[in-house]
Amino acid sequence: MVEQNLDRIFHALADPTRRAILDHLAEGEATVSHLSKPLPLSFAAVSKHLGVLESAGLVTREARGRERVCRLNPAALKDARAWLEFHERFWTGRLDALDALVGTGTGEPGDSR
Amino acid sequence: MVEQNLDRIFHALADPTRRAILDHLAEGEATVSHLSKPLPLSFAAVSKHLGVLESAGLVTREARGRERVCRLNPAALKDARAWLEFHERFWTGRLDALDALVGTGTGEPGDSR
DNA sequence: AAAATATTCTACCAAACGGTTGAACATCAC
DNA sequence: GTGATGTTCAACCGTTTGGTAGAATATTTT
Repeated sequence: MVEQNLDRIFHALADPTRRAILDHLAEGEATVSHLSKPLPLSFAAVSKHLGVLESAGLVTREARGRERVCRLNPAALKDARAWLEFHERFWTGRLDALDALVGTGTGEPGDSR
Repeated sequence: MVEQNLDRIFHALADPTRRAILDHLAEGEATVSHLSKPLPLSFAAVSKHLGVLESAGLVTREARGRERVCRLNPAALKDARAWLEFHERFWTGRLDALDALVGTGTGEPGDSR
């Protein structure tokens, strides 16, 4: 079921700190301590955020010695992007169709939207 | 500031009930009671969900008599879709670049960041 | 006016979230 | 082994979330 995936991905993306972590990670892999350095948060808090990102599939953590190396997983964005793209297109199409109906039908200028 | 917008939009999309409401709404405008009929929720709960969607800009509510007519606002998806699209592309590009570096450069698989 | 309908508002509750702190664990350096 | 470092875990705290139920408000119907 993709639904739960979407739940987790959208939830993970809904936090600015987590988006900042993702942006940081876009410049290359990084350890947890490296990621937490520029953030006004405790170490543990960043680790928690990474847990959320990881369970959404957006980030992978790999042990390397005593460090954990975090990397992006762009594929995980695909589901979310696909959902948005489809719905944006579908909604717009629907509204256009309604507009067309209204336009050719009543021709009332004070119509909605 | 687009950041808070993204917060609200992604948060609104992170709930399956709200996504179901959006899907329902994609087939045309509907009143709150109409939307809540197929859902296993109280009336007030649906109204709350609509509040979340509305404050994210995804839905507009307009009073018509004693009813409230809800409609989609596809434009609100644009920010979120743009964020996702850009990052997916950027991340993939970055990873490709790293792959290229590793491939043509040292060739050492276990090198540090 | 009175009753029914559509919606919101106001508590209220349990669960989840985002954060902190300190203990625990694993690994590296000496 | 001892100690420092990197990370997670567990417990706690205040706030938000998602839900309920019932009162309040506005509108339509009778």
